[in-house]
Amino acid sequence: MPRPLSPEILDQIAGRFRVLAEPARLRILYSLMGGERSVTELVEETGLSQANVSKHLGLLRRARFVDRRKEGLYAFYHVSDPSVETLCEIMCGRLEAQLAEQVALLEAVS
Amino acid sequence: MPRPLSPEILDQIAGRFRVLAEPARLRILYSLMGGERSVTELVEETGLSQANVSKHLGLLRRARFVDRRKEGLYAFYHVSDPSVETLCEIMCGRLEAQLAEQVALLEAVS
DNA sequence: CAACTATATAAACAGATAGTAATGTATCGA
DNA sequence: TCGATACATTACTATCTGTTTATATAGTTG
Repeated sequence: MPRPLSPEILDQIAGRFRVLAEPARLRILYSLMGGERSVTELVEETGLSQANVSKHLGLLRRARFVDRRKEGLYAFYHVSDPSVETLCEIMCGRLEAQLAEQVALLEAVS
Repeated sequence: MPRPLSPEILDQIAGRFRVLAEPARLRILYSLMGGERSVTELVEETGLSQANVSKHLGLLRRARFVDRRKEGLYAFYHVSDPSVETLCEIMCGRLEAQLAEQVALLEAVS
């Protein structure tokens, strides 16, 4: 039973989905799920360029998916939205279910 | 505790998020949450053009979020992925939480 | 202060995609 | 068979955005 959703709300929801709709940002989030990371550490773990990582982090932070703690020269980021992991798990679960479906179909043929 | 996610899996998850990252498609999905709809009905309810709706429905169907039942001249679509509603609710819930946070901050100032 | 490091930002380019207009395809009724 | 209807598809354009390169900012160390 969905509650009434105005076009403005749908725009905002779509915007939040869009932030997660990028492999690079999911890679960053996935690293951050292992705990707090500096930008340099994220660059190493993801293989992305420093400018690129900073830009993605800015987006993720503006969307409130992550937050930042500055310490001297470093900036440490961490996931601030507990729903991120749930969202990814749901998506991943559906992928698995669909894959299993495909396999079942193929086996039914043979 | 996230399970290990390969870059390929992350690409696929991102792709699925991208399908939901569009206000027009969320509008369509939201209509379909009210039950099965023909393309024409969706055009009326969403205010989008027929070509546009058909295109979005094609995408949603390829991503297995919706499925189609053809009956004579008509094509009836319905949500085939129960997780869609959950995903949207989580996103919507976060929006509300953040809005409440903003309000609390503003009140703390005054 | 000067050199160095970590991060952020700006400009520019390339690739992706939403929307439209036009056309195609299939089904129904006269 | 002809016209009309419902839907799908194609070609095209405009817009958006991810990436890179270069530069700016700010903290640290000598």
